[in-house]
Amino acid sequence: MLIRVNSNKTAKPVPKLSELARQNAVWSEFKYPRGSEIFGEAEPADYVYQIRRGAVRTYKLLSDGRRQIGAFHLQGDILGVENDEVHRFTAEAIVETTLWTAKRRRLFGRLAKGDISAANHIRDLVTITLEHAENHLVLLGCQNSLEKVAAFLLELDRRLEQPDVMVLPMRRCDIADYLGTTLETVSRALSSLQEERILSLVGTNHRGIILHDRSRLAQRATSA
Amino acid sequence: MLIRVNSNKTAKPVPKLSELARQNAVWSEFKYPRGSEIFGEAEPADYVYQIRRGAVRTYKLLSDGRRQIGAFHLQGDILGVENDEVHRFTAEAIVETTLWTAKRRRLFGRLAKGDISAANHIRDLVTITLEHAENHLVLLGCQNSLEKVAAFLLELDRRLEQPDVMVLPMRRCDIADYLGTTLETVSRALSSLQEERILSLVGTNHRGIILHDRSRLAQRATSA
DNA sequence: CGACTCCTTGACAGCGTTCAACAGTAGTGG
DNA sequence: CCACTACTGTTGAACGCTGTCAAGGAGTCG
Repeated sequence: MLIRVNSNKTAKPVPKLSELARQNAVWSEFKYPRGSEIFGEAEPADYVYQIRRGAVRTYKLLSDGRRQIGAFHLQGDILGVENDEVHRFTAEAIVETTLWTAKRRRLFGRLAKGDISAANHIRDLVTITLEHAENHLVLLGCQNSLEKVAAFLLELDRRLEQPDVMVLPMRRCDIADYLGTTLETVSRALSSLQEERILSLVGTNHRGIILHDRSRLAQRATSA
Repeated sequence: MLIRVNSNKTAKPVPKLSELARQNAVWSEFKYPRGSEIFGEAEPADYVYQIRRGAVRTYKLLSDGRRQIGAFHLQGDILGVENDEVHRFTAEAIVETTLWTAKRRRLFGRLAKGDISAANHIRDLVTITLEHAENHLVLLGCQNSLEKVAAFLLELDRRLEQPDVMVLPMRRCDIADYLGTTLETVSRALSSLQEERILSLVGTNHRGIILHDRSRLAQRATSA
């Protein structure tokens, strides 16, 4: 039995625009095909981006191909707000993605002019990124594979806010590189959680996930 | 053969005071004994600290005792600069540590008054913390145990700037919780590197480390 | 001297990786 | 319409890295 899942057609309109987006009306829209690079690590950070539709992964690569995904960015998220002049991650569209872009200088120019509220707002954005990275450290350093997958699902459940079926935009491989494990281990953990009736995998490539018991899933996410 | 290592007596005077420290003359000095808590996770962030002497670990704890050390803070480092009202980590003195403290409100009050340079400086501090955390993610998610230990040694070598003997203030257990592994694995990796003549372990508890070949150590730190 | 802390080392088990085979789906072109 | 290919995910089996448990050594301190 397969339940057909439409990818994102029923998603709600782009959530609350951030302060940053509101303050600057001059955003241009661009469309990135699946797998295309939005910006590269160590490239000049000339633009700031907001996701209108789609999903983005940001990652660092080691010379031998190992990859650590630092974050997934979903509809409404801002990315590319670097304090430095260059990006510290590579950003790629996971699925076909529509972005709004704005000149970074236009934002940071306001700082030079002494716009304190813009400065505070950018600091807040950096802080949110930092908090996420700090929690990610605990995940990578302290959790076993089942806990990692459970925590990942809870994070995405919270962020996607789709009550019925959560549709993952990313592949197992992306999840694995986010969690510091392998795609096989992710697949096994998901099968195991399905075995326990905590969730159901549905749709093409099992990208759809129905959470039956969030509280039991939360138990799996810490101190298994 | 044992070489006696004096712990920190020959350390250079506290390095370049940060902008933050210079701007605010009203710092009070406090001494924390080994193992004592400086501030706790989720406690109000009322003070900002600079390390005059000693070393500090900042970490998060899981309910079952698992610990992830986010960073080690050495002489001259600033810590406790939170954007939020509370600390997101617990901070403990690794050895007897002397700190200078300043009221956080005194710093952040300047932001409220529109002090753009103070705002920028705090944003820079947060950004540095973020960069460290991002590199830490790669370490935890992509590296094997030998690479982790090698990378850790290189980081401390760079920060301690003691050309001859690097004296670790922390225990093997602390290193393990920083690297997401166990103290036994850390010990084995160090022994292995000593076996390869890349370094020598010296002094009480083998806290002293002489790096014989930094370039070979650097090779071990990536793509082993 | 004895208790304690910290580190090292060995033996062993287990979790997770690696390698491989297979299944389901989408896309393409004859 | 169907064959063929490409892509993604699942599952099994074997291996190996690392965690766990245990013992012992070295140094410190009262």
